[in-house]
Amino acid sequence: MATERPKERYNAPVREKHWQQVWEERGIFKATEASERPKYYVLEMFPYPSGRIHVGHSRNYTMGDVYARFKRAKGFNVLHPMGWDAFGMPAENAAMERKVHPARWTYDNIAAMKAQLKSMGLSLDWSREFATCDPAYYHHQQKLFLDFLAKGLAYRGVGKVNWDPVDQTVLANEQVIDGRGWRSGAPVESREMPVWYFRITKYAEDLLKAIDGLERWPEKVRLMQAKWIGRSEGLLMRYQLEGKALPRAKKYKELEVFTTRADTIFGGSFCAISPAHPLALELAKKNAELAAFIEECNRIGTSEEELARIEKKGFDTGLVATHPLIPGVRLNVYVANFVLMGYGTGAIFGCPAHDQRDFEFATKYGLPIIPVVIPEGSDPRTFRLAGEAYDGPGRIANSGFLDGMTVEEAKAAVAERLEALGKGKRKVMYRLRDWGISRQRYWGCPIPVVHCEGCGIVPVPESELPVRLPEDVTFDVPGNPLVRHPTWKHVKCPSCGRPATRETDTMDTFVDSSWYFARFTSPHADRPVDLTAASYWLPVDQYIGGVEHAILHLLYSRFFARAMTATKHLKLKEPFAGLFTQGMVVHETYRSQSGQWLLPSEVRVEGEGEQRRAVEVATGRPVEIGPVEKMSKSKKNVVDLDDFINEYGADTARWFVLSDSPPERDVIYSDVGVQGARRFVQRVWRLIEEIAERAAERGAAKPTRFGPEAAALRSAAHKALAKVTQNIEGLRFNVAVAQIYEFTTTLQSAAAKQDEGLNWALREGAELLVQMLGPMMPHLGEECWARLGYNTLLAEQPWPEPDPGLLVDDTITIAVQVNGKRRDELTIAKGANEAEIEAAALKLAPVVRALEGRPVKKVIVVPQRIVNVVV
RNA sequence: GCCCCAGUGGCGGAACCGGUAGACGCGCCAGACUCAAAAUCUGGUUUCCGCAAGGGAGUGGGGGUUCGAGUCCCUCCUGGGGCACCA
Repeated sequence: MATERPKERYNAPVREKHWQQVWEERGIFKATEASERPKYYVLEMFPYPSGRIHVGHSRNYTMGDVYARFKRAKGFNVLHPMGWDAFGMPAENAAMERKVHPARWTYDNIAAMKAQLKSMGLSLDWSREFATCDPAYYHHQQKLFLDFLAKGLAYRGVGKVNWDPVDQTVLANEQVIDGRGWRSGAPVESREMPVWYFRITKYAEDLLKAIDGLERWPEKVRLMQAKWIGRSEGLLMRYQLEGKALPRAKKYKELEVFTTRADTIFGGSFCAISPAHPLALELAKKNAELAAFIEECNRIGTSEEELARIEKKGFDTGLVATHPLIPGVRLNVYVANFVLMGYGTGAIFGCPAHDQRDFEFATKYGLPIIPVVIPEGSDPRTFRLAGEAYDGPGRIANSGFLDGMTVEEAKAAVAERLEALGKGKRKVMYRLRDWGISRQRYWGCPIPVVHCEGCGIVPVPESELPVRLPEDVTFDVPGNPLVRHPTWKHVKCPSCGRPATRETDTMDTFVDSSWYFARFTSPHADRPVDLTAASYWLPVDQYIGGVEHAILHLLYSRFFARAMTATKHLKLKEPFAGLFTQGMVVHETYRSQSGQWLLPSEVRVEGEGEQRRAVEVATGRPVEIGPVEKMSKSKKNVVDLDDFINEYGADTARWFVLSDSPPERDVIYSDVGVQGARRFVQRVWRLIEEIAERAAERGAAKPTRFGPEAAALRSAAHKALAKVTQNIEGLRFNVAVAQIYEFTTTLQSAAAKQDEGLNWALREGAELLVQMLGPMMPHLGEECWARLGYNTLLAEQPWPEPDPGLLVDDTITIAVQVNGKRRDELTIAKGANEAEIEAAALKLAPVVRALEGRPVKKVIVVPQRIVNVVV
């Protein structure tokens, strides 16, 4: 049955392959430093090769690609690379589950995903591709590690670490979420063990201060980082300790506490130390009761609910602390469950009147509660706390020499006095901890050191780098295969030559991603980065990725920029000048009766609203429709990119993920939305064909005069161009899409008129339309560009400039209000003065009607904007 | 608990610096083409009163500033995100 088609439909899947091949053959996306143009580095957070790309992933790359293509057309020398964040747990999990080597699994995935990315038509420089699991990459990472080690930026320390019992590895603080491992979700245990750290706290102040300069970062991310670094100014002060139980050692003679509220020092009524405080541990050796108390504290988990619920509890050590400023005042010293060892000194003085935790503690143990900060307007003699601590501003009272001061004045006065006495010191504290990078896993970058009984920790000589991962490993038992490998870890000490062992910890995969952006600038260099290339390309001008990396990856990369600068690999402060955090593609989830997640393609949805039902295609059984969530492999609510592209083409996918939702917000995947995008692709193609046929001659002489319709069309085209340009520049892709739609409709209605006089303007409009949508739908763009008679590539065309003369109209339409309510509009010459506008406005019939004969009090005329008649 | 962000038609969302709210898309309704369907095209679509002309209401609720508020201020509600015994 032959169906007559009115016109050849645009066959996207076929044509797209063609254009991808042309781009590749001509190598137009290769970037070099040898260019007269200003550089521009566009980067999307590189993917973990987990298997296949779904439509959810594609949004990030599409946005980056639109921007890269746009900037290229705008005359920049654009670097737009791609690579693979290839080390990590899933590869080992696959090895355990499927008996496939992590390297094999990883490289297979990379091959598949690379093909998928290519089918999206991304303008990537593939010559710079690398995978972080390649020795050619981690070789240089080991070199960086050694340089950091030499500089004291890396060190090995014994510390309490977060141990993930499921993944059998240490986690960084940043990777513990609500007391659970960020990957496994298992409750994290606290363990004491030697691990490797990067000294990120060295840059705490700088990392915080420099946030101010990150003007093209989302405010939200800057705030999150600042909070994470968590700076607080306070005072370290020392109390003398006394008591029968006091251990003999000199270090226990004094108790050092940290406070940010030195102004409340006279309100102190007890001291408390953490159950993990060295003094507490020492005392516990001779005090079984205390030991039991400490053990009880340790048993309490770290999950948020537990923390919120637990009661403030203390154990009186029998020791007393003498007040450094007030002779005769002696404070009992408790071990208290709410004092954290990880912050400050692990010891506090408690001021119940002005700290809620101390208040609860004092109430429970009957300790004095002495208000020393009195809110402005209250009388110190009669002021009573309202059943809770007061932490607001006020004047100091009951505090000797501090009386009458403000909180800030008192803080300064106490600090000064204690510093003069040598019993205190102003101190800035940070919440930020050093970054623990040791992972007890196989599939990561080996830490290039050797442990020697005689020499201690010995760096592997550079000439012996890279320290390669052994390939013959098994995953049949839990734990780190490197530890049980028969030969790999046994080496000679590089220093003394005697038998020694290799470090079997590997680096956190966040190390790999902390400098890949720099490696892209010189991916084949024989050192971590070529300083000339890096200095040319860095910083990344526009970085695009998910907001879930707001802290971890982005903070670590900022640290690396500093550490690599300190070790002379870079000259850079901030790695990412502009950051954009894009929203996800979300899709509803489906679950079969047996509780299995189902792919959208396995489900048929019928009906609408309340009647909406889903059934499993294969069995016809009903399916439960679950909440709309981020597309993820685990819940199977994904649409495979290959399937999508084979059906609709890459441009439809690209257009869809850019449409409707603002880029920073999530977009809901829907078949109807996709249909809309698909329809638009065809509509543009039909329109361009029609115009191309009609105004066949390209480069026909521009008429000296245009009729009113042609002039209006040209004005609309140039206005659309100006707006689309601005909105792409500002990453407001959804708005740019809307404006392209709008102009397409305008162009289409003009084309419908059989008016020869429009031909030149139609052709101009068609060309501009094609250029405007080129960054978003590059294949369709090329196809149309060719159809319009060009044998050049659209991807190599400069971005068109709107004609400024066509952006302003001779007449303008402004609203006319009466008492702020719109009554009519007025079209008037652009140059009309206020008096003319006022006069014209007052003559309008709806205005006269609304005035109801009342006298006009005032007329506000904002030229080119509005007229408001006030009665 | 604290700190951010958001709340606009049936839906996704637009609206520069306070100046015609609802661009654009989806959906829906009507029409054209068709034997019919699909595709495509045209028109309509915040809501209420009205045949219409026209008018009233309207950007989560309440209050305020202003000639004028989706936009600024106060307050409350709802949703999302971040942090959380940080001394």
